[in-house]
Amino acid sequence: MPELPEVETIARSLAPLLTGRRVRRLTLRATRLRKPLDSSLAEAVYGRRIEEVGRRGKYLLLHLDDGFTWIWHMGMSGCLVHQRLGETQAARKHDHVIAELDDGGRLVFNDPRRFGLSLVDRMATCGLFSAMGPELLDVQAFNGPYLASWRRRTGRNIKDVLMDQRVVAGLGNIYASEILFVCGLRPTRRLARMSRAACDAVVVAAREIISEAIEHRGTSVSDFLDGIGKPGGYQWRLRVYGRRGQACPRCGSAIKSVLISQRSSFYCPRCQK
DNA sequence: GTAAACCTGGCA
DNA sequence: TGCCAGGTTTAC
Repeated sequence: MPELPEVETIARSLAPLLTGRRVRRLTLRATRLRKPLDSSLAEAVYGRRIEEVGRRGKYLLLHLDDGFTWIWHMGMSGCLVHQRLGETQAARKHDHVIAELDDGGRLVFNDPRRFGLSLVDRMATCGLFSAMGPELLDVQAFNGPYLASWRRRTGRNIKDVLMDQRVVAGLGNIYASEILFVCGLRPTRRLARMSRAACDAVVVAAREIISEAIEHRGTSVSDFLDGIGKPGGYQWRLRVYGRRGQACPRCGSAIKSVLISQRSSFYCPRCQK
């Protein structure tokens, strides 16, 4: 579920509901997500006011009034949903973290696979972000020359490189496939063998696809929901992801898939060179 | 580099 | 029953 457009969608839907709210109580119903959850989390957020809702790469950020940030990662299957006073419901299976707010609303983290993450840290010193690459939509930082500069440093294929959070933050398996379709490059293509113009084309396609996906509020393949429990709409616009054997939207050839770094990558054998 | 690990659920 | 799934880390 949660690549950049999905996390951005969650952040935008939660911002008006969480900004200015204080955390009144925290309930942990699982002992560990990707890392152990302990009572220090409750101590860190108790009584704190949420000043701002943000995002960095695939991480959702709740900036608190003491300079710390409540950092969330959705893993593969996590959803962070706000329930208003009156629509609160009994805890469901896989509701792992429940925060009660000062207006009677609740913030509930549900994650069947428990690959998610919830912790409090300072952004400036948090190791999760120290090696993270630029934001994909930051034109000053993520551009053709920047991507081309990685050609010296890696002989990897372009699909791997795009999904490397140290190169650019926010891309995962769905959008990497979509971007490479739009710019006509095979996912197996080595970055080192790409021209400067090809690097430019990848960046342009990335901005286009990600902007479009944010406009459509992300992709719900099976279970993605935004901060108010509403699915995204971009799954209807996917060009190649998950469409093995179906017709390429451009030329009609059958979409193929290939395993790259243990992940399925989808491409059109005719349109992508 | 590549595989396996962490987890559950859905589908063939 | 086995395989696959939006991610990341850790171990050969």
